[in-house]
Amino acid sequence: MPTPVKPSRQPRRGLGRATLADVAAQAGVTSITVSRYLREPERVAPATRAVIARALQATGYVPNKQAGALASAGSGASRMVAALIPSIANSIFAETVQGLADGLQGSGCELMLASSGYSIEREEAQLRALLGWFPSAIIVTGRHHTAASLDLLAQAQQRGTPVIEIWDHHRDAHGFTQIGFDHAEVGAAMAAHLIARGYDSLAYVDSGVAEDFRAHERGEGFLATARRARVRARRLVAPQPGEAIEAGRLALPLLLEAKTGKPAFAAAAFANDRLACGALLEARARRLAIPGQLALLGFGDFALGRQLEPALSTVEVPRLEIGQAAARALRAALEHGAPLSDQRLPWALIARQSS
Amino acid sequence: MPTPVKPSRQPRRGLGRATLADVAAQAGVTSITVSRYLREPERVAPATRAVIARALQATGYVPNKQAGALASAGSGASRMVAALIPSIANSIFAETVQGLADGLQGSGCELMLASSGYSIEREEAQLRALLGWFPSAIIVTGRHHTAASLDLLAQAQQRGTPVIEIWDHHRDAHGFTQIGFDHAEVGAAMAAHLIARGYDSLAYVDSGVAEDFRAHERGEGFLATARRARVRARRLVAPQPGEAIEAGRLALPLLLEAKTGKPAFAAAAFANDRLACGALLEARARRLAIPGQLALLGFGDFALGRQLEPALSTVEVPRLEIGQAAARALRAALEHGAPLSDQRLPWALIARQSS
DNA sequence: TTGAAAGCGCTAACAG
DNA sequence: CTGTTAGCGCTTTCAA
Repeated sequence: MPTPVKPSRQPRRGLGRATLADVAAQAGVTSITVSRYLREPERVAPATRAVIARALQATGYVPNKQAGALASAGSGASRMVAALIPSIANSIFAETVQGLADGLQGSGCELMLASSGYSIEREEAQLRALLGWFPSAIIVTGRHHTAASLDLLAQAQQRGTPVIEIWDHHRDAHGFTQIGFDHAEVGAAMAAHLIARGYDSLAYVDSGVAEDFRAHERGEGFLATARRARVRARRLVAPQPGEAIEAGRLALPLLLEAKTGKPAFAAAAFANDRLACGALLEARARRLAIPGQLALLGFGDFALGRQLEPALSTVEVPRLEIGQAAARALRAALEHGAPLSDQRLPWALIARQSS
Repeated sequence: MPTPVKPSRQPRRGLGRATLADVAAQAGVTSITVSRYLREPERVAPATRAVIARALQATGYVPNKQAGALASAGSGASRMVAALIPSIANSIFAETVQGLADGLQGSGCELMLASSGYSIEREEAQLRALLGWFPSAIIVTGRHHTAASLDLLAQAQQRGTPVIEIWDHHRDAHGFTQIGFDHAEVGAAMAAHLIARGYDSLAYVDSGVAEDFRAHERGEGFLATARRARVRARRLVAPQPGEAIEAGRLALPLLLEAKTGKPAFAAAAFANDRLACGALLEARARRLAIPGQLALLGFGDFALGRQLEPALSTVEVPRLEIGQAAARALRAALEHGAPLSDQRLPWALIARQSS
């Protein structure tokens, strides 16, 4: 007689938290009924509902989401949104993350965040790690990624996981949804602005961060426009690393003639406002007339630039909106299966006093 | 004859991703061996290792972490760190999150982030949601939480989940590890500084954010110290909501006599640098002498304050360090079972020109 | 309206 | 050094 296995091994329950089965036992039903109550209460008889509600209270039940996600791996998913951004401390991305977090609030989705430090290699590693959680959606910054990352993202998308690239919007995309704007276009507008004001020799002071691709693209747009208008223009690179305002201070000498200390350009555009502010402060310290001797133009519209004297001309960008729009699009996709579509968000060149 | 169940139901595989079993089949071993290879390679024969490595490559296997976490719920945990902060866009917390994310980098832990908008009610809801993921550790901001949140945190800690309160360090704690500093003490130092400089009537301009508890505590420390020194001091509240620099501008009139427009106080301390900067800018616009007619003191050491003229006196706080220290402590606890202990981090009053 | 059975993908325990 | 077995806590499918 083949006696069944002896149930001898020691059980390995989770950390003492109430499970569905515990609640069910307390309520005198089976676990599936409690599960149903939690997800579609209308399908449970009112009387049963009341009993379950009480048992839920009594046990202090907290659903185990790993188990839930695992069990419904086929249909739904984890309800986790993975977001990969270059830097959290950079206020530009911090606001985007804020918009994303706020927009996801109440959707039942959690936000998993990773910060790559502007390294696409690190981004790849983080992407691999986050993919292990089966995120319901993936948000990456920009359209520059390692080949392997692109593969992973494409696979995820093929399996139905929404993939959104934020902060960029460009023809040459990889087939992912883009929510952002065209940086080359912004760069072009920056050059056009300075040219229209009559500045006849320009510099673009690029970020010293090697993988700040969007800053580089703005630079390319800037230089292309200057070239087309037959205006002299050069690309310079701010020193790195270090605090960006300080980097801007140190970048100013690049714009001056070594011997005389006089500006070698009529106007300079910067990869971001922090650099521009640093340069502006240093220029003031050296008693250069801004914009008389040297006009300055930033990017990002940081609080600091508005308060300096002269106030910094800059480009206002939809930092918060990018996050909000991504959250909105994801919710529509996750909740109603709405298709994702590219969104080109508006930006604006704000001419203040420095140009 | 009791024929076993007919295996008729349709299977419900996950989303077409390779599983351990797939890799194992390809390598000609069983899944447990692959699992072992992934976690403790030394325990697998070198020859087998090679085969598995190849199979891993070929299949593009990505481990399913929900399944992993579920299976080892008893012992380890999810390797997810839940962090609850008041605001991501606030640069002070953004840097803390950056320190946390960087510090967790390479630990195999993911960061789940939630931003409560300075509401302990919302924090509670978010805490409940995050707890469903069985986080390996929980980080909350400050020591003020709803009663229910405190319950949940205490339960988690009892089950062995590290709970850290960041940004605060206070006797009256709830038994969780604290990494931060004493805000009343900072407030006291702010008052002492102004008193030492000879200012004989003081104001503390508190944040208009009702649940910015730490700002309120600094205010209490400030007022207590003034009282003890028998110096006149009042608490005022900056208008809300809105952008903080703007709020600071609007707060300035509170410090002036309505009729004459002259300062009603000799010196004012602010809940944060943004408020202080706004007030400073507005004071300059009104041609008040700073610090001659009115001395100003901020908190947080934001980039802006350093650049204004006069440069803002302020309190430098360990924004980044708090996150780094929390990450370090968690890694030590998670990896080597090191006990968590409170950390009182240093801050410094920086007297610049505005006081 | 409720339940039984099976299984998501992985790992712990216990052999061999 | 490798495999077998059982089960983490939940949801799906099917049956009553």
